[in-house]
Amino acid sequence: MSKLKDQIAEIIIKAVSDTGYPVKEIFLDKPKEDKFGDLSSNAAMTLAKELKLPPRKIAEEIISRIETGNNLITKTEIAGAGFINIFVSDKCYKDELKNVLSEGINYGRSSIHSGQSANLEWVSANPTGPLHTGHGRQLCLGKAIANLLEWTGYKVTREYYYNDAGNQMNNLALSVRARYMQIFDKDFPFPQEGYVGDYVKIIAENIFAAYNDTMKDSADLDFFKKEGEKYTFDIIKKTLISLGIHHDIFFNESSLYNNSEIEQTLEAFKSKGLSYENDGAVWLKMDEEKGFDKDKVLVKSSGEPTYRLPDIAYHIDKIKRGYDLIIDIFGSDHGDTYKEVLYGVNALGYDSDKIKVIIHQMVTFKMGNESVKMSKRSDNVYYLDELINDIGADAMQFFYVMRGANTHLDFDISLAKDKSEKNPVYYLQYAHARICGILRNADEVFPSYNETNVTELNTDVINSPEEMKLLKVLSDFPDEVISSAKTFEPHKIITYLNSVAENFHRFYHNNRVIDAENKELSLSRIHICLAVKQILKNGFDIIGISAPDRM
RNA sequence: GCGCCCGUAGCUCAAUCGGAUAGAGCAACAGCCUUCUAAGCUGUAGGUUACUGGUUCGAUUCCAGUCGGGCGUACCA
Repeated sequence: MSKLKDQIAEIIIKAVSDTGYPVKEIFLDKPKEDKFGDLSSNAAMTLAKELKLPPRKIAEEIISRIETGNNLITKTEIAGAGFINIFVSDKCYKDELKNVLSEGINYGRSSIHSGQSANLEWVSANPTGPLHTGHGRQLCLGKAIANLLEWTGYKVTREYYYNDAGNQMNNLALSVRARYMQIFDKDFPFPQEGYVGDYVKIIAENIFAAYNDTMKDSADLDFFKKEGEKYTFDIIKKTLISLGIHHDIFFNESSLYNNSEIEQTLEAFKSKGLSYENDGAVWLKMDEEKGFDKDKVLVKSSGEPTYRLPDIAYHIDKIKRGYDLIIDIFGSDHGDTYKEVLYGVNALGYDSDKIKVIIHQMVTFKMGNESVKMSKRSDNVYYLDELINDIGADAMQFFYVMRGANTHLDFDISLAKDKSEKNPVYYLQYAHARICGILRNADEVFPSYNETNVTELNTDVINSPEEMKLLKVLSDFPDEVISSAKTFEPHKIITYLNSVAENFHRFYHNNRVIDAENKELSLSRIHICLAVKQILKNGFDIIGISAPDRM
């Protein structure tokens, strides 16, 4: 429908220029209320300020130069403080219905970024344990955002960054070894900061099964690390697969050491005078004017880099790969640190404008009114696999994505689990299932309905208010995808799909679809159903949930 | 203390670039199944958009301050 919008914007621009007033960009809004028409412009109001003329007078001069009564615009009106309201002819929407049907699975895709490439890096959990519900929001957001990018034409590379060498992995190695040793000696000490999850015991038992006691008292931490990594990564990947998440690249931090990019990055800081040594550590000079209160360590006095240095090198690596857009998704606990990384990237002369960091706020879980507490120390962890098992992948995906990322999310597990009308997932899926039911019925009554040539479909019989309203909502889909993709906010798709479902259910209640006595009307309504089904399906694909045929 | 984010109906949240009477779902109340799925529909009620100022034709949106919450503030990631 954006074509229509562009057309009308042009008509207004022409009308404004005919008045002799200065022409500016014209913004067209969709008014919230139907009585204000289909599109609305505040052009007269913005001009009023500059020209010091009453906005309604300007609006009048503009609309007197807009032709109405044609196939495009039926009526124009001035309302309120000086809004120009435009009423679009039903024919436009009926034509758009045919577009939905003929474009099918591609309806809503746009080419605004075609020829461009994007890299989305997310999940990026180190292989120290299974994914848990704390990772969930990022997982589901990233999945939907990657889809959104593809729908606007980007070629998307999905990337997972991990580090199998650092502190965390040593900790895992020590934990695995301790559990292994405890098989022989119950009192063998477990590391203070060790990973207490049961999976560590399973890893130890697997080692015992394969190697018996041959690794007993072994000082080979690397062995335990590798065993731990292998097992953990396997279950992480299994979880990702069960959610339909696929990564094209698993980027190991250690490769940045092997190809000496970390060394080069460090050298670059030194040679530019951006770093200095103190207390045996290498410090990055931070700019107070950019809001940093103190300098940060790049290399610890132990000689090990902090996470900062490889992260900077990694982002430079991604920039060098030539992506047009680079996206990171982090939880709000990384809200400050990514700024340091971007600062470092910039300081070395790389353009960080292409890097877009999406920060999502934390999630709190509750069961009805009771909050669910989680702590890693006590292994009171709610693993993602458990959550999927409890509520299903669809409900999980939906709940994690249904709210804006930048607001705290209250995840009500008992609501997500609820198989009733209370559960918001079902409102959408039910609409889809309901349509499938109607179509099964149509197969019986009008078995040849799907042989209809869409372009020749008789849309003259479509005229009930529910039908027209539904067609209008359907035609918004392409714009919704674009605006959702622009701000990387998949929850907007859910908000939109809700209005599709709402208007479909209303249509269903007031308009009998299958009427054996009236084939022409039935056919047109069946095709409305097909279009709704298509848009629901396309929307579900973006947010990453399934489209059930029956419920 | 300082930095980032948030504060909207009883609850969970929407609200386009600063636009018109701030919208949904749940919960509450009142209706609708001999007709394609009642996981649905219709109606009622529910608001000083945390508070105080400012900017302007117009502020939930922008600015300043206050209060409240989350996350940071490591030679952890």
